[in-house]
This record gives sequence, C-alpha cells and structure tokens, in this order.
Amino acid sequence: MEKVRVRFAPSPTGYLHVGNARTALFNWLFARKHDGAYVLRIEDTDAERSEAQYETRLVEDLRWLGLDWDEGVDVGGACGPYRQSDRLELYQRYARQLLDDRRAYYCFCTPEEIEADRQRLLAEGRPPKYSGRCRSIPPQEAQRRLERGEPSAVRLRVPEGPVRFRDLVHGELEFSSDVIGDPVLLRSDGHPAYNYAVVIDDALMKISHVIRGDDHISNTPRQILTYQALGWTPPHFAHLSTILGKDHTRLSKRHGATSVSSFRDQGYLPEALVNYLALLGWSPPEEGKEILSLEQIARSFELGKVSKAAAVFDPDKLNWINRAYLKSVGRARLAELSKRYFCAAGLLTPGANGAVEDWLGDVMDAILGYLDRLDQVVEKSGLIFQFDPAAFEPASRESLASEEARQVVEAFDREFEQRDPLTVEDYRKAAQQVQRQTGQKGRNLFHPLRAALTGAEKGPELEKLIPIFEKAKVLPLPQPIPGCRERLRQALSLRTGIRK
RNA sequence: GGCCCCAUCGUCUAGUGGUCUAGGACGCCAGAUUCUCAAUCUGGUAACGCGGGUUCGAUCCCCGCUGGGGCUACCA
Repeated sequence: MEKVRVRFAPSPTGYLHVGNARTALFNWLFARKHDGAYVLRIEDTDAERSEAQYETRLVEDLRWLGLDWDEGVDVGGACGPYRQSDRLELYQRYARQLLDDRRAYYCFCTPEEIEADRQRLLAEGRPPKYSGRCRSIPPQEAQRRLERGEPSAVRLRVPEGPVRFRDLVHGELEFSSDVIGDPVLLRSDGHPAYNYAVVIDDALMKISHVIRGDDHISNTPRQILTYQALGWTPPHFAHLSTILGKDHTRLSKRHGATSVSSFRDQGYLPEALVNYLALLGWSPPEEGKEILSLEQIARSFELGKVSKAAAVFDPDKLNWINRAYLKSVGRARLAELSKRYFCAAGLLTPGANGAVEDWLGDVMDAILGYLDRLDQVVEKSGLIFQFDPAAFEPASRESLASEEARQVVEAFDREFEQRDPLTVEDYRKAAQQVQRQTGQKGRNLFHPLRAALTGAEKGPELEKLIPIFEKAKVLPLPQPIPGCRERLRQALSLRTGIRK
C-alpha cells in the first residue's frame, strides 16, 4: 500500500478555530493510525488577510493540543517550502506547463467585465460561470497583449463531461462539468488561486489523502480537473462535516468563544478538548467508553466510520469530559495549572513557593467536584479565601443564633484550643468529644461548625476545609487566611452582637 | 436562482431488511451515599422528519417533499 501522507493546511487569517482543530485532529489520527506522515502547510497566498503573527499562534495552538507534525512549517522536511508564499515559482512553473500544453490560457477580462457577466447570468437565472471569452484567443495574440503589459490571469480550460470521485466518508460523488466555469489558476498579480495552489502543493508534497471540511466538496471537481490537466493522479479525498452551534448555524464567534486559545484560557485541558472533538462525528468502538487518549483513539480510528452529518457543538459534554480529565491529572499538575487564575485574582503571588503549591493542591482537591473549567477556581474557592462574619449567609447567621449551635461551636473552640495546627485526626477526635459533651450529632453537630467556619450552608467537606484553613495560617499569602479558631471566635462574637 | 451535501432521543452517536419492545454517552429527573452542596453510584425519561414506492416485511433500499448546511470569486 502507498505511504499515507496527510496534511493540515490552515490559512493564517485568524486564531485556530475548533472546527479547524477537528480537521487537524482527524488528519493526525489518520496519519497515526496508518503510520503515515502528517504535514503542516501554511496557505498564505491571500496576502491581504494573512498575518505572520497568526502563523505563530497556529503553531502554538496545535502544539498545545498535542497534534505534532512530521513535516512542515517550524520543523522542515523534504517537500518544502511549507509556506505557500515561498512556493510562488512552483505555481508559475506548472502554470507555464499547462499553458504550453494548451490546457490553460491567458484571460484578459477585467474584473468589471467578469462582474457584469455574472450579474447578467444571475439575472437570467443561469449559473454564474465564467463566459469563456478568452478561451480561444490565439497564443500569438495573447503573447502580443502580454508584451503590451495587459494584465492577465491564467485559466484552466475545463473539458466537457462529468467529474466523478469517491469520497472516503461520503461515497461516490458526481458533478457535471458544465456548471464549472474555467477556474483561475494564477491571478493577474501572479499569485496562485487557492484551488490551484492546493493541487500543486498536495501533489508535490505527495499527499495521499486530503482530509478537510465538507465546504470543499464543490471545489474538489475543479481540483481533480487540474490534476488531470497536469497528467497527475489525484489523491483520495475525505470530507468532514461541519460543526454547528446550538442554533444549528455554522459555529462562529456568535456562539461564544470558539478559538482553541480561548478554550485554553478558560481552563480546558488539551486532552479533554481533543477527546471531545474526536467524538464529534466519530464514535469509539466500545460503547460506554468515551474518555480516551489520542493514542487510543488513533488505534481504532476509521474514516469510513466518520459521520456525514453536521454535528452540534455541546459545551455540556465538553465540560463533562474536561471534568473527567481534571479529576485524573493529579494534584501537583492541578495546582500548577490553576496557579495563574489565583494569581490573576491577586490571591496568590506568582513566585509562590513549594509549601504554597502543596497547599494549593489541597485547595484544588477540595473544590474539584465543583469545577467544569479551571477558570472557575477563584469563584469556587471563595469560601476558603474570603472570611467575613459580617457577610455570612442569612441562613448561617440564623442557625448560629440558637443556643444549641452556640454550645457546639464553643465546645469545638475549646477542643481546637489544645491543638495547633489542627489535623484531620485532631478534628475527628474533637468532633467525638463535642458530641459527647453536647449530646448533639449528625447535622446538629456539624452544621453549626460549618456555618461558623465558612458562613455558608454548603461547601466542600469539613475534613478537607479544616486542614486547608490551618495550613494557610503560616503561608505567605497576599491576603491572610484565618485558621479555624480565629474563625470560630469571630463567628461567636458576631452571634453575640446580633443578640444585643 | 443553479449545483452539491446532510437527516436516529434536547445534543453526540450505535445499528441493521426481520433478533429494534432501536443500544451507548452528555444533559435532565429520581433514589442511594454524605454534616451540606458538588462529586460518585444506581435507576429512569427521551428518537428512527413527512409522503410514496420496492419487499412477505422497512429505521435500514429507491423517489419525492420538507428542513438544515455548503458552494456558486483573480477568498481560503
């Protein structure tokens, strides 16, 4: 079997979008599955819209996702250059060949003429294809006009007859060539048109399978015709369905953040994003097992099993997958990853030391169950970083106002006094003591303690919170966090205040 | 307008001419657990767009319709 070579060929006209990321992913998976090569090519022939900074972002985003490439921009390779703007002479060379073979011709039509033709055809209710006006200009005349400096484009002479191809996800596809006007190969500024450049690049880079978005289906016949005119064998094609937003229109900024970098900023893990994207249009062979690594997915990936229908992007499912990964990454990495969010909120200093990071691990462990994304850490850890009896929830104030609750809290305070800092074991012993002393148990025992410690009715387990509060006492934090006894004392004085 | 693509629970999907009383996952609901909430576990809810064919029999094959999406550039 021929060597599998696939490519991802984005144009650097903006940030990497999740839709494109999925295309990149499926190419990567296919290459991995077949032990082939994955090429990254930059399609920057549209100088007006392309920007170098976007290429850098693209490379960063792809790397972050873990979709490494074997050849291409940034890594080099045998089929370079990998940036279309560096391949201009190649496009010229093959255009000349096509011209010499009379498979292509010079077109001197002005943009105004073409637009006028288009409008007329449209008005007549006919397909707006190129008229073919310059098709039969004799070579000598074309040469003369060229020498006179007349601006000209190069067009492919499209032959009669249908164009057929077999798409790896859609099956047999057929197009009538009489709706295809002679496409421009080279623009009058000498730059190649997209549909021409891809052909030259894919052929020269020996791409075996072109896997791309299904918005390219109708471009495919043109490209196949170009391969044929050059006497080359077209690659295999596979067209992936579009990703839609909740309203079933193409996923775009209107649906919120859609760039890969924005997902990173929100605190999605790359393995989660990529896992979710793979599930959009492809399903794992084993039912019920959807949390899979790139390697696991690559092993069972098949283009033929990819869905033809457009898929709606579902943030809920992405969140579920992200939660699954957040739970599995381990406290050290979690602390490391969450640091930037705490720093941004001023709760931590960037140079935080090992003890602080270790403590942060405890914090993350406590709030993990509440997180979809890492950018929620500050919000979800509010009751750890903020302690203000004046801001206690009304329900907590109320429950602390009872005599029973006051006794429980005071008893805890006495028990805690003997240990500093308090450990989970100390706390457990204290709870037993308090239970014995006050006769309170269960909810009546723990709830007043929770209310006094956090001022809230709900939150992480006390066994997790207590060591966090205690350890925080000695940490160099920008905003000090009171320990348990301090909290109890303040809560008790608050209650007294209310009574008066 | 023309051409093209697509159509199973709310969403992602499995599935095949009869075994489908249509499977899984997310979501949602309920129960279990817990000091509380979250997490977790268990259970439940929910779909073959419509109309014609073909066939002994269609979710699965064909046609039409409807709906959605795309292309229709000297953009990519």
